[in-house]
Amino acid sequence: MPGAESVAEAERIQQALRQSLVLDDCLPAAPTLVAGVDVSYDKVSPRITAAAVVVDLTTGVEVESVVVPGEVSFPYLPGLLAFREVPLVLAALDRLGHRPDVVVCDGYGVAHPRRFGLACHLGVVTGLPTFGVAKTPFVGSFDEPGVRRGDWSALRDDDEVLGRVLRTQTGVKPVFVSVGHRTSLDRATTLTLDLSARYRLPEVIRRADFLSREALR
DNA sequence: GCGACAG
DNA sequence: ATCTTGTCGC
Repeated sequence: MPGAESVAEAERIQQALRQSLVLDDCLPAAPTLVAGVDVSYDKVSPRITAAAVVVDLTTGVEVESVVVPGEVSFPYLPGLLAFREVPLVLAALDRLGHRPDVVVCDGYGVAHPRRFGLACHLGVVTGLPTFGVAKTPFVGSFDEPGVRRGDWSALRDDDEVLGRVLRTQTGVKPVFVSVGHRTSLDRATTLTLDLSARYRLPEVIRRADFLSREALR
């Protein structure tokens, strides 16, 4: 699948892919393999790296990880992040020996200007259930959630619920959870908490971040 | 029209 | 994303 060559083309592709988005929950009752993906960028060159980490939720043990090198092929434009990161993330997922039950993305799903963020894009393109966990606000408004781990408030745009502002650690800044593809907001919330027993961000995202970053040098 | 704007 | 030390608190 070739990448978009212009903003107009990217937006056209985005709208087309959005037609295939599935919002029903298709996760197994007890998902076993959870993958986390992330991309790192070099400061002074077009070099980038994508990492994918798979963890067995029943044991909490990492079962596999891969890092793939590449180059930037699309500029960073809010609302079009997927066109910059998905190509290399796909390459990483392809090199995985396991087929994860769900993929956690570093960014947003439907909490997006056109309701089709990175997590939705990756989900539709791979067919895998996905959801996003972002570190900073993007679209929508929200009330500050309670200070305890597990407390959350709705991320919304008028009457539309776009996701949840979730406190994964007591007294720590919350994260923004939104659905990607074939995953419900409740499952995404539960999984995010399960994967964040110790830190603010899901373990798989942290590991993917570390691996992609170190591979850059 | 003018800013804001995931990573 | 990336640039970056010390510092406050458990």
